[in-house]
Amino acid sequence: MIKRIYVLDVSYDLEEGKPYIMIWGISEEGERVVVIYKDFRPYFYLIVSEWGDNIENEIKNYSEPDSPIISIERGVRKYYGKEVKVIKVTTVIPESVRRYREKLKSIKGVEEVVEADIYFSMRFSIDMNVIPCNWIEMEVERLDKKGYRVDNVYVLKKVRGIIDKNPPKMKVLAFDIEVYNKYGSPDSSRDPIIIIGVKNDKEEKQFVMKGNDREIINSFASYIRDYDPDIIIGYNSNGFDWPYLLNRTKIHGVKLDIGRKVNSQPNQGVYGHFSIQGRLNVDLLGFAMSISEVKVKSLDNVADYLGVMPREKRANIEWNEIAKFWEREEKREELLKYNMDDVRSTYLLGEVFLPFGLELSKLTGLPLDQLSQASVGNRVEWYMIREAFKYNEIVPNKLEREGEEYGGGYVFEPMRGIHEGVYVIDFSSMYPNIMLKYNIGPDTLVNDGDCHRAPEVNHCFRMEPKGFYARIIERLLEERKKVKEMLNNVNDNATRKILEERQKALKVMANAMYGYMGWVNARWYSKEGAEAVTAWGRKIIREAAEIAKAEGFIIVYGDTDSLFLKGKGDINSLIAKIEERFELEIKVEKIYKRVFFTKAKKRYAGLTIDGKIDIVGFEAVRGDWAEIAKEVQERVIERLLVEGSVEQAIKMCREIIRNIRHGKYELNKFVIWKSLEKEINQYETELPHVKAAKKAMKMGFLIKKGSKIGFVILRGKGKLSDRAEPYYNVKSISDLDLDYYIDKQVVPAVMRILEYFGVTEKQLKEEGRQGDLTSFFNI
DNA sequence: TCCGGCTGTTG
DNA sequence: TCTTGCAGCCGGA
Repeated sequence: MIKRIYVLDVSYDLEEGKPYIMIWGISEEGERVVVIYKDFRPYFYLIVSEWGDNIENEIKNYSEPDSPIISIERGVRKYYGKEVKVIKVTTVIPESVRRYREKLKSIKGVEEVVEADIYFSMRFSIDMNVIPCNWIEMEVERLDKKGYRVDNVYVLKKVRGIIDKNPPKMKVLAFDIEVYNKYGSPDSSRDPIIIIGVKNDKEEKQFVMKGNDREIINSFASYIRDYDPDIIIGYNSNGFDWPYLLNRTKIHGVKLDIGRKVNSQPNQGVYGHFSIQGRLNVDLLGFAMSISEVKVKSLDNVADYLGVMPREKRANIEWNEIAKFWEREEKREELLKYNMDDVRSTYLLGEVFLPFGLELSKLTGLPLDQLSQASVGNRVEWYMIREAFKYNEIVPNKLEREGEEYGGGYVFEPMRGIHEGVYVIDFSSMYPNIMLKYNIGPDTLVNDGDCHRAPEVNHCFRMEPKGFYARIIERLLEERKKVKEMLNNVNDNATRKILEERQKALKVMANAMYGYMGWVNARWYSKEGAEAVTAWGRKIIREAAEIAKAEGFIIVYGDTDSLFLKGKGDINSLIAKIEERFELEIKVEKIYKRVFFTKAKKRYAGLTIDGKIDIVGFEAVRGDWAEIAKEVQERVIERLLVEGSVEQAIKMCREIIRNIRHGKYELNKFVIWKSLEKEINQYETELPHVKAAKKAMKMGFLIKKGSKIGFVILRGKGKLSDRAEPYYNVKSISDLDLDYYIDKQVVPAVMRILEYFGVTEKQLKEEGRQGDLTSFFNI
């Protein structure tokens, strides 16, 4: 029979020493199904200088009885665009491929072993065009359901192709666990799980520990089996909840049997994600990581930022107080609400992130559970691997390379002071368009001849035919254009939302191509390519600036692909000239009513004609300054841009400094957040956040590379770093070094702006009278 | 006082 | 574990 299946995930298992593929999905009729395919086998290629019986015989000699080599075929494929002779070697057990790679590489005449590191289920998905988050029409036959928790089990006879259709309604389950942590960081071999909260489209529910946690873990597992979610979402669940749950089940000698395959446990995969057979286990933290506006990516911060759970509406408990709330009868209610608020936040964040995730999964071909955890580089790479298959291009191996530095974008010297009426114009997707226009890539790099020659660095790229990157980028840009056209003609809201997320995914992918090319670990790495892209970028932006000057504009500032212009010229005619000159699209990004620059590059603040205030680069938008300093700087900027009043700004600063001295602000306004970019013992100097981290570790907190350290500076003598203390150790602001906060945080942040108006530090700090100020400004 | 380490930011 | 350019703080010499 013919079935249309929306594919959730593709996995495999072994049966009697042979692999079989499981395609997990939802049918058009809404059944949850698994489609089995037993005839796919792992393979890889040898690139050879010449075909020959001797090589083939030698390959046969290496055949292992447990996983024999079952076929050897000659073929021709492309390697960096050039045709090469290959031998395709097929075996039985996916894990044996790695061993064969090592052995066969030594055969004389074999230049390289390639595509031996493509995961088996991905290999199937690519070769058979069974791509996750797509509807696939297939011919199937029904099988016995034994061993699977699904409505139907089928065996795959034939894949007929992809059907363009909106995703089905999926069952989503959000969960969050709380654990006992009286002794600092929780230890899963000691501290039990005290609460497990869940939420789906029907209900909210909590499992609360009585006695030990064995019972609630079992209840949670059975709840999952009963509700039968397609997608399970958590927040940092791959980093915390799943490993914790699994360790607890191990201790109790029970299984976390929650997959759609009977007797399967969550299993840790390549990117550290936990895969659950037949379901997509998605950790939303992976999507939250791309929100650069939120510095500390905690669930409450992200949920507050995205408006799904405002901070003032939720129960707020510091994580080191959980045990206290648990132990006190009268406080436990509050802890339960805290847990449920986390679960609700997770569920609602799912509504924000999942539609985008589904589109990105559909584009890259990575199942959503892997995608949520995979880095940008890996997402790009899987997309490229898929494209390579279509073009018969061999996927290059991953190589250990030394990173080589190269030059980046051009930054103009800013014109100091306040400017009125400034246009910001910028090239749309400059780097991908340069890559496309000049056909840049490792496969198009040539020594000379008829070619595009990059300025400064002089690398040459052949004109024709189009290289791998150019073809990919062209496809991404064209596809996005198509989606945008569709958006103009579609009224249905559900479809519009899907198309909106799709064009976002296409844009994200196109914009990541240049960074990927310059990434040393990329399979399609090209230092020359990346270097040429930025060199062309520099030339283009500088020439565009010259054109602007000739048209009567003054260059106030510019960075990489943007120019800040003021003057009497005609902006539309300028844009037309630049577009004609470079054949690249340029647009007015925004218009500033007022914009302010210091002498520093990459730092400015502006008031747009829509009344919006932009702050770029300054302390106010950095995560490693105390909130109090950021707040004052932001307000000073606002006063200056909106009211144009330096006096008002100074008055406000004085008042705030006075209030700090009088202890009128909450402790959290003084916390400084910095992350540990290295393991703690790798540091050469004892920086404040490193010292604070060490103190926290001594208290039993789990701190490692990547942790965000929140600390305050205490009053007292000695080095700053000796007085840096984890914020949760400090109870009162009377313990803080308020002079540090005034002299080293608030005043410098404010002076960064005000010194350009002749204000001195002394004037800010002295409790002066209004009269002094006025006279000062009259000078 | 200067330099290098360090972090977070920029397009 | 997608890129480079840049500002500015801190510790240590």
